[in-house]
Amino acid sequence: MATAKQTARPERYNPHAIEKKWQEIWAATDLYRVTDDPNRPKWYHLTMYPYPSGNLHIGHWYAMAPSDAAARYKRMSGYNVLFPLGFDAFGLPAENAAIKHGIHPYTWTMANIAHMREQLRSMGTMADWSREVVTCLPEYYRWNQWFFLQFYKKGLAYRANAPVWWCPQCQTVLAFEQVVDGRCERCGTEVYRRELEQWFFRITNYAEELLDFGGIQWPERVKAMQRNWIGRSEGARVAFKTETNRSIEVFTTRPDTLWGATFLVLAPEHPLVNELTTPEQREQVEQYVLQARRESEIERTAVTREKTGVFIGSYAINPVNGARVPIWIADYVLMSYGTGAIMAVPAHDQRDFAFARKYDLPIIVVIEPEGEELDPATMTEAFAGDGVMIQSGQFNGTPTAGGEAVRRVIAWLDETDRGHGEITYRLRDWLISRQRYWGTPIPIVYCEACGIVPVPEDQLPVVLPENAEFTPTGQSPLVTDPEFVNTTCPGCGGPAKRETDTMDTFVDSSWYQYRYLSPHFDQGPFDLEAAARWTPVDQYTGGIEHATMHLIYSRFFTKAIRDLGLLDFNEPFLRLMTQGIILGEDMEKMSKSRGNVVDPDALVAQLGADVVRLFLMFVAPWEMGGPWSSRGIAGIERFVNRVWSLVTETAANPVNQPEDAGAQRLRRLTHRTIRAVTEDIAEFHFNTMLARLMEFVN
RNA sequence: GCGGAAAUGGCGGAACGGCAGACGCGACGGUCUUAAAAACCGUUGGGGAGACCCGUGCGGGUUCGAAUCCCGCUUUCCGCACCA
Repeated sequence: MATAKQTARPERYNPHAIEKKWQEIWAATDLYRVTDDPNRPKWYHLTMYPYPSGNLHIGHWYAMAPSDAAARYKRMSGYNVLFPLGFDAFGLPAENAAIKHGIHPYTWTMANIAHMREQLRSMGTMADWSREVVTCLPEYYRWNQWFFLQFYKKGLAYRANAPVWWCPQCQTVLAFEQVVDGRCERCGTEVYRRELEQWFFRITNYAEELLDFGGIQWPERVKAMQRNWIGRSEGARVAFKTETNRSIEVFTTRPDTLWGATFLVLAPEHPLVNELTTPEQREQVEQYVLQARRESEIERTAVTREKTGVFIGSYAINPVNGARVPIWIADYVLMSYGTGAIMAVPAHDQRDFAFARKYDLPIIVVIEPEGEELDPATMTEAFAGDGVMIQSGQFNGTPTAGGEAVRRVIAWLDETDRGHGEITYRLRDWLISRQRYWGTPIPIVYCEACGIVPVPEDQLPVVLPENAEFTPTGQSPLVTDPEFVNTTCPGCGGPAKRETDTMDTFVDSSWYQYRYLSPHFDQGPFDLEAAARWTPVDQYTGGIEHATMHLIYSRFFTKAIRDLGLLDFNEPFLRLMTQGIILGEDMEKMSKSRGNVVDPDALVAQLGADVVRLFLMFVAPWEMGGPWSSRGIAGIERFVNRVWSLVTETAANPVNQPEDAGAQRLRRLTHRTIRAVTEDIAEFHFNTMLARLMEFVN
């Protein structure tokens, strides 16, 4: 604080007066209103919009303040920069708050948004609030419904009875991506499979295209995670006929080992299991199936677990050599991958080898390594390396290196109609149905006469009714509102019932970047002209935790919207930067229970937003994240004070001297600093950028 | 197991083929003060009185020169995983 003695000197840095003054001026002059300007190049910097939980935490600041700084830099170097903010306003926490406190989700959400908007203002962002998007408003979610209808028309949205992941705590189904280690991504409860009729988006249609990252600059690790997630496997589909003339399809990546297939293994849930089980094996098989069903997915998929299985009594014929092979079931074969059945080649696959040894099944070597002879009787592990095909009819002698054998065998399978080349993906279709209240109603009507009827576009939005029972019952809360449920069929006018499931909130965030361009546009999801001017997004910033959900769904949506003819590019986000996580001072993840949470509001009240922002840029390499340091922020405070006194004192006592050697050195350093800072900020190396500036001030 | 990232002072981290440790924190010494805090100035990888010597997870290699490039390990973090 300034004392009486110091009044002759320039005033000390007072962040509160300065920030208040300028934030008021920015608001009054509408400084950050973005308009089209053909004279300047455009730059669309999008930062992931927050969920309105009620409070901005330090992680929000860490994500947004440096993003804001990067966007500002672009603006100050001549670009017409769009940096919008909004709120991801649908979702489970609002429903939980409603149940807990008796507040309507809408009231709770909108109050949180009002508070967080003010917190974001206190951060001093250059956000253009006139473009704010709030996804729980009908003017927004109407277009989720519109997209759903377009996808439905194109066969990209479909309803299917499928085994789905069910969270007993949240009383809802989850998307494949939302199950982490067999547990609900949100509440951590163990989930299980259940058969339900649900809505899906056919994201697998785009699996191949989603593997192509051409033309976008994304971090290697995000691309790797997505590749991994999509999980492409090249191989062949081959049909094994049973002795009762049923066909069991298997997928294999090693068709060149077909001659070594000595048994088949089906998933316990495989539809043919019941029919193919012989009377003498029935009791054992049924017991095993029951046991597998009781076990959680975690137990079933544990790597260390010993393989178990049961012979079901039937045999199939190996289509390449006519060999009679027994059919088994085992819980390590998953119904959800491939065809739910495998051919087992114990000589050349370690899992099959272990299984064969345990149950004393035959092992036939069909790939011989160079200069070595494998003896099935004495082998201790499967041979998975390259070699030459043997005991494989006309393919004997074919080398396996470079995929040669695989290609030739696939060609032959195709010719002789025994099978065909196939590519399998780990990626599943996106399950979008949720048995929840606080989401976008799915615009479908069920009519006894006409069946599934999409709501006509001119009847959108299907508005979420205000009165519904939120308490989870396992059914959608919307079921409890007869006024909503009972309707008339748009086709025949007869009585009909509305779909009561709502959409996954990831639908909202899959296209919000387009809505910012014309947030109140009512002729379509977005103004095509505005989209043509601003999109795709030049720079996207956000958390790495969205690598396999939001960032895949968004890419899918953009490709699907392109195929509707609304966009003419393939990728929504050209350049992606992901920030790390700010940990507590104890190097642990911040959590209330650990008591290591840093409250940004308190810091801003004490030090001002600029000091907090600068420190978050300095504390760690932005992409890495790191531990918070309550001591370290004092260094930034000193730095800002030094800059302030340097500038104000120089202004108070200007010196006009001819350029001496010192001034020349300073000039040189100034230019070196400008150059270094320019390079650093372009790469989001904010910590070294600040180090440069400190050096310069020193 | 597969894929990705990483390992550098007391701490967070710079440098990414050319003086290792920028910048910040902390620590120590000093100026100011009756005193303290703040602020400011200086010192701060280890060893040695010193010229010097040793130092970037471990082991090799390439190079006039390696924290940086190559090969082989170890450990940590992240994602995926009985994926057929």
